[in-house]
Amino acid sequence: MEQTTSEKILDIAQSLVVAGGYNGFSYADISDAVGIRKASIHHHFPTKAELVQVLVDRYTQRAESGLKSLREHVPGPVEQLQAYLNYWQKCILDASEPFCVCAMLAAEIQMLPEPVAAHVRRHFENLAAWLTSVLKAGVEQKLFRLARSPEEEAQILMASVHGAMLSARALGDPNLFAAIVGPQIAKLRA
Amino acid sequence: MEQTTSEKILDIAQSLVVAGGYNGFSYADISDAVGIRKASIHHHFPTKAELVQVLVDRYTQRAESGLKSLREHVPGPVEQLQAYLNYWQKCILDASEPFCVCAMLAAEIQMLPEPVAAHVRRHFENLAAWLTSVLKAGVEQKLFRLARSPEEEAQILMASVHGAMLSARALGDPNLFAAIVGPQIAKLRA
DNA sequence: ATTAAACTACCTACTAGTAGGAAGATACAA
DNA sequence: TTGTATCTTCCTACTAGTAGGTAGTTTAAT
Repeated sequence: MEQTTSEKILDIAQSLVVAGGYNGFSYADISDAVGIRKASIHHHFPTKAELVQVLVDRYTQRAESGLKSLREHVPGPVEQLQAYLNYWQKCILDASEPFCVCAMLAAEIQMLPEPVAAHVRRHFENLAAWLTSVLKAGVEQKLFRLARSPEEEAQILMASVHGAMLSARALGDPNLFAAIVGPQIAKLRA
Repeated sequence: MEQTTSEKILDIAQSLVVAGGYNGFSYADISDAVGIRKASIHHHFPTKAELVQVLVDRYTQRAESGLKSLREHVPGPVEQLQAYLNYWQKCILDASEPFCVCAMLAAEIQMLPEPVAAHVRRHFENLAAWLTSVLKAGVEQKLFRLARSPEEEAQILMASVHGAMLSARALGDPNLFAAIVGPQIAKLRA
């Protein structure tokens, strides 16, 4: 076996959350997709809240280590930012992950179990912090010229990314993501 | 009577959709809030799909006439744009409508009944068209200087608005909306 | 012998939706 | 003006199906 049942469950659950949010899927849906009985899923994840909590935790950890390795292995701030956006562009174009799990859950954050909501909030904070640090580095190297503080520009950029995902989804046009986000980074260049 | 039962149902349903999306509420929730039996709601709206369809239709019509009257009654393009953003800023700050109904539904558009999805899509198109026409007028009057075409800048602006709503909600900070969207219009000024 | 992981079978609560009837208002003809 | 038919709105009572979750058992590997 190359993938544990728990991982299969989490993968399926994640794609279901991306498609329809917290209330958009059931244990029965996972059961069908994984090929396991409903009760067996409860063996791995006693409650739905716990399942989604683990799912979001895994997601944020992966995101954080992914962003960290971009900062370490990609040469300059401009390229780091571009690599981040390329990642999403690819995910959206090939429909492998057409929406951010945390963005989806953020929309319904009022209805989420508190621990899940807290994880979602933290992902937004982490992403904003990462963008801020990349922008700061870019300013120091005179690669970016910002109209506002790095913190503000990071918030603007993050909002653009999420908004672009939403527009691409709403209008059924995957290319819209790059069309929206591309010009936004161009505007930051010195 | 100053508000019909149907309108009450639609109002409640709308606030429930804004809070938790299509799958985030039930007829029982509406029943509790309106003070009417579940079956009576089915008298006014036979199915949930029809209810949400009417709800979205009402929403898009109101939005369209609201935007239209902004163009007619507010002096210049800059002020029209600002008035649109002020409207949302107010809705978010006083929590009267902390998220756009169609943005919420767009996130789960894959799971929506087709007629509802079509209405949501059209709202995005209408809003983009309105923003485009405002930007065009602003360029003609030399009030805006755009880096890209009005169509592209309109898409960017719309995405910023939706992304800003999401960030404000995710981070629980209503002021974040204006902090994100404000600088975006400033950048368009000539 | 233990333990993890799967199963069958079930529970309660809730889902959207239906059937049929009661109360009241409106219309209209005798 | 009364009787009656109709329409609207809401009700009680119900259905079939699905939700998340539990109890107890089998299977199989350690």
